[in-house]
Amino acid sequence: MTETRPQTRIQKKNREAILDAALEVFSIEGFRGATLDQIATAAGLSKPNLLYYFASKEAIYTELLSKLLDTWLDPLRALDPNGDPINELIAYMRRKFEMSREFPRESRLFANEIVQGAPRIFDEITGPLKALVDETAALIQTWIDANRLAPIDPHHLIFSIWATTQHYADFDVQVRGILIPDGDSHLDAAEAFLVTLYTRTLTPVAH
Amino acid sequence: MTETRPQTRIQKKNREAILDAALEVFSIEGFRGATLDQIATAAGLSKPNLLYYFASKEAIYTELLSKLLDTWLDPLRALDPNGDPINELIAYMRRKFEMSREFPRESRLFANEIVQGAPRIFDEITGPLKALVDETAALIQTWIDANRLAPIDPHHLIFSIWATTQHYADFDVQVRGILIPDGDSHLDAAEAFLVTLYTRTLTPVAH
DNA sequence: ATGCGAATTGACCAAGTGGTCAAATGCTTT
DNA sequence: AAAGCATTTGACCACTTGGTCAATTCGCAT
Repeated sequence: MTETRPQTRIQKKNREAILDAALEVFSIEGFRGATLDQIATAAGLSKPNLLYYFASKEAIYTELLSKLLDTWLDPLRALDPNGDPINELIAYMRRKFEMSREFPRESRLFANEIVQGAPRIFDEITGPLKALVDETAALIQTWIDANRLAPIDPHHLIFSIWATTQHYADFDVQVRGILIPDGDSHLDAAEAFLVTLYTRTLTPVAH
Repeated sequence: MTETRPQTRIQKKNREAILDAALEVFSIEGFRGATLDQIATAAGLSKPNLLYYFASKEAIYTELLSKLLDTWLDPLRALDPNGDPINELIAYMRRKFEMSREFPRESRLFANEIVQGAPRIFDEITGPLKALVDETAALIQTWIDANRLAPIDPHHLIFSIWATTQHYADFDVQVRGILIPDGDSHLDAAEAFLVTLYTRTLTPVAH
């Protein structure tokens, strides 16, 4: 199904440059707001040359999205059913936070897509994403039933981890506009806050 | 500075219809993605007629944004310094959640604007919004200092309340794609989850 | 009913957009 | 060095888009 032809060195380099430039532009402008000229310029190519490597604007976008979704789910897959529940969930939150920190453009690309109704990724949400989330929620529920976590709704717990961590990528401008931080120092405080938030929420009380 | 001419009945009706239609379209498509034709059609007017009431696409958008920001900050302003700290913060969270529930289009409009770098609202963020947030954070800190709240970073607490509540409006498609809820029933569960989350986080422990 | 400003619109325009294509240039292999 | 494929691009096209404008229609006060 994929390219049978082996990619040349130039092809590899240019396709990578295009995808990186497209990520930059799409993550800020959204699909409709981005233009091929912007992407081509950012990639250091002419527009027809860009279209020599990708069939259409849509093709670039969907390739970006599908490549990203997989990476995005990795932290969830890394949950260890045999680990300590609180450690595992805090570690998951940390990994998500780390991704928002390392890959804010990717986070914003998804945010744009979802806010605008997920027209090109809805099937992935109701399919693999839902399956993985449901599975993880079930695991969390077993931990709760075993009194190893304070009782809480597992699905909404997962949503809240997404919301709080991605906030620092997606709403970066707002956060910086309010905190006026020096560099990225505020992100360390944010992570400490989130560790406290979830530790207090998840730690069961003896009774 | 505002219109000196008294608005006619027709003007009032049409301006309202336009702003409502524009909210619908902008909140889904973002500024660049929305077209005047879409807005005009949604408002039941022709494009030239729409431009008879507003000078430009930009004018519609900025009027929407500035009107909305004020409403958006009301819940924060309603915090009572003399109330019970935990009750006040939970009540604030509930009001924010209520707004996400009642006005998801408004929430998504802001989300679009912020994710895309807040090009047309940045001054409002570093100005009035920052001032109000800083003031509220200081109030929360006094509550913490008085041992009436468990110690926590006030700014990041506010951010987390924004993130978790707005998530249900901004990422509605994703939430529904995973939960496949019957109507809006899941939002009651979400609110209960959030009450638990913040009660556990904010309740001070005796020691 | 009629006059007059308010409201509406069809036709139009310039700029921007995604995409095409034939021709030119570059790179490798023999 | 020459063939042959990969790469690049200037010119172009059809369509969309924000916005204009003159002409028309509407609604209301007299």
